Amino acid sequence: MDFAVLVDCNSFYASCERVFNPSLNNKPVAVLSNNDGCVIACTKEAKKIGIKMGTPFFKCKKLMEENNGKFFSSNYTLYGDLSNRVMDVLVSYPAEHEIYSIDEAFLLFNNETIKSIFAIGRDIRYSVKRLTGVPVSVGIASTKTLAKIANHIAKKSKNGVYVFCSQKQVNKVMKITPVSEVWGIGRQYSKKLQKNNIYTAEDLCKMPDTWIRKLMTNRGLQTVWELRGYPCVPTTSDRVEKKGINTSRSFSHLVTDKHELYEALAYYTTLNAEKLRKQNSCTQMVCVYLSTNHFRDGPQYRAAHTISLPTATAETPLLIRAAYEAMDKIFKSGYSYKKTGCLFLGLIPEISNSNNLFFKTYYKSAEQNMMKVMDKVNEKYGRDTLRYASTGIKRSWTMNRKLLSPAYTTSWKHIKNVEFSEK
DNA sequence: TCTGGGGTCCTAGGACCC
DNA sequence: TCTGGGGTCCTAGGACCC
Repeated sequence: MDFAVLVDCNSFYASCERVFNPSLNNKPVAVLSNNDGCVIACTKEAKKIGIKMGTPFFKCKKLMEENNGKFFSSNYTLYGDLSNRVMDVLVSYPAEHEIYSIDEAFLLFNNETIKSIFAIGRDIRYSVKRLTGVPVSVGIASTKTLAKIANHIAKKSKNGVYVFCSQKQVNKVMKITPVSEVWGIGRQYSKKLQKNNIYTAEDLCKMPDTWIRKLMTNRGLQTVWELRGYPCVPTTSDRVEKKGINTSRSFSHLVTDKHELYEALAYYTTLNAEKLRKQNSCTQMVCVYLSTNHFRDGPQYRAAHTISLPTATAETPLLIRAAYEAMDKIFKSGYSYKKTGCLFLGLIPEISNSNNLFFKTYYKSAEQNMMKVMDKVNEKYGRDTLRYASTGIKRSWTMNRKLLSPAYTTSWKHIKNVEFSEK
């Protein structure tokens, strides 16, 4: 039989914090979003005391303190590195691999028996934990959507592995799975379905295809077919290049000064351009947006503007200039701004951009070599070793990360000290 | 005081073409 | 009274995911 195996790290960000800090084991741990805004990951101990995903930090700070738990700012350097290690273990298995997100991956196995696939699931769980320190759960079924459901069950089970062994077993689970818990069915669709008296995965499967397609488009129909046991969600791991590249951050405080705003924008554009060059693309459009804080009373304003470039490029200075031009179109003084961002659209491969007679091609330019040097230096010696003056020196707008843990695995300065004492 | 960020896919409808 | 039909391309907006 063929099987879809979903490996999902347990409360990944929080587990990463535990890997190098075992004193956190069995205690509530939660990780916060940028600017220490709200909870984006929490361990089961944290859930137990009533901490929920998405809750603002200031609303649950006290609860955590009372229960001897700990919060962390998000440390993407650490999580990214541990994610790579987990994925390295997973791709060593003889299967088709699809790395789906920072903390989960599908492995597709052919010609296995229930017994052999169960053994593989247990081995995966054991190996990942031993080699990386990260706990994972494994859900196994005939389709990815069912594997997701299996994974939910595995998360709650003792040995962390769950296999759908028979159609009878699938039916039993579908009866008690709320439709809102099905992968691919979010809040809006759940509401619509409930209005039509569809509450469980089983209810949904019984509906006719035409009706499902009308309500939830072809994607929704795909989901239902997967629930019925026919694999039809395609593998996406061969898609490497992104279609759009975006960088935006909320500020640590409200920004009214035009100079500060432009400085932040230049910085986000620089980060965007680095991502662009990393995938060997050029961009044809630069879109800039900004907004005030919609959680607050007071005058609100949000706007966006897109500039089409005369020739596609990946040169940071040109992109900063375009971003400024876009910002000039939308900036209004008198407002307190919370956020700005920069989005590149219409990405094309670097090499194909050589057919414009009127401009020097990006591909051959000396500027490109300079970009390469900058990227290399910054990669080796750390971000911002070489930087543009327009991105600011003091950067008073940068986000708050007051509870940041060390970058244990990627910086010599932060490496963990272990002391032995003789007894 | 304090409420994240970065993606994907699909569809309807308008503009335009012959 | 009567006003074609069949395409393509683009964009905005809505849904989803982690």
